[in-house]
Amino acid sequence: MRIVDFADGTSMLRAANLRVTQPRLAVLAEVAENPHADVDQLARGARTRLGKVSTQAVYDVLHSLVSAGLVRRIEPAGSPARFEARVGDNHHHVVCRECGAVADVDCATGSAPCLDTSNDAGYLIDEAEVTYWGLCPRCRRD
Amino acid sequence: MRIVDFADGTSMLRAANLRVTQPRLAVLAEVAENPHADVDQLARGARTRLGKVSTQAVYDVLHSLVSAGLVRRIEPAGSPARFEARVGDNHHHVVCRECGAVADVDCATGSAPCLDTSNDAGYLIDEAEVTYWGLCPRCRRD
DNA sequence: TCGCTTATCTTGACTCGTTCAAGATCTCAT
DNA sequence: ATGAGATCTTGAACGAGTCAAGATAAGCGA
Repeated sequence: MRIVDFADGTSMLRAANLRVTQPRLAVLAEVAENPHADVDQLARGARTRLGKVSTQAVYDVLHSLVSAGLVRRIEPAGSPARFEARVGDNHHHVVCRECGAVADVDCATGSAPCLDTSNDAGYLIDEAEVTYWGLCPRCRRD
Repeated sequence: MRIVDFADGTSMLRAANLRVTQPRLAVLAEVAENPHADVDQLARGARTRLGKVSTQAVYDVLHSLVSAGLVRRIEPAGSPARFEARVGDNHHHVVCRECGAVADVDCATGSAPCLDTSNDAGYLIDEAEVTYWGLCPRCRRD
């Protein structure tokens, strides 16, 4: 499990061969502080840090971070894309059917869950993504 | 495993307490014949059957069919919604990273795969959805 | 079989999340 | 310090899906 070191977004970017810019530092910090936030929330957060950033820049930054492997993108059905800084491990997500809240779930069966399919339809599989659906503690009550 | 009986979409609809209409019969048949098709393909298919159906009707029909449990909706990240008539069993999907092709995968671990999470974050989980990512036989070659 | 009620379908506008494109600006290697 | 090129800004555009109002037709009861 790898946790982002806020204090040093700069070195993370450098290590990934990405130019160090204000938008990138801000978005990186926001993603780390707000797991599973969507673009809108991240953009707002980045704006409170910097005063002003274009929405497009936030999209661009997120693309860079994702393809550099610093950030992971998830997209549960019916929800806009969400981002998290927890990368490199094989954890999954629970999504609330009511409110859309997302939480992390460690995989019970190890690091490559359900990856041995008897019938893989001839596909060369490299990832198994598990999404659990249900009710979050809050919506469960109502 | 339950397979749609085309010849008798009518009785399926009746059994589900849905009015039997031309658009519904057409879409139902299309979904059964084209597993994992998206709205666009289904609408086109329905049109070759009926001559003319509004896109909105296709959306409405699919909503009805899905909430009646006659059709299942899946939505892999980055793809429009897709529909299939295979319902009632717990099978999963492989999605090709290149071309987006989708295939069925029977779950290796039985009917409720990976459903025992050690840490469920307090959620009341009722479904575990597994999506495998990789390359389809075709894209694998290129 | 005929109406009547109401679910369903048509049409057309509109939203949301995201991408595209062109030019301005900033990073950082030299 | 400077130039090349990556990154950001602005503004238009797109695809998937929804909303809303009125027209149509399914299927109930008579």
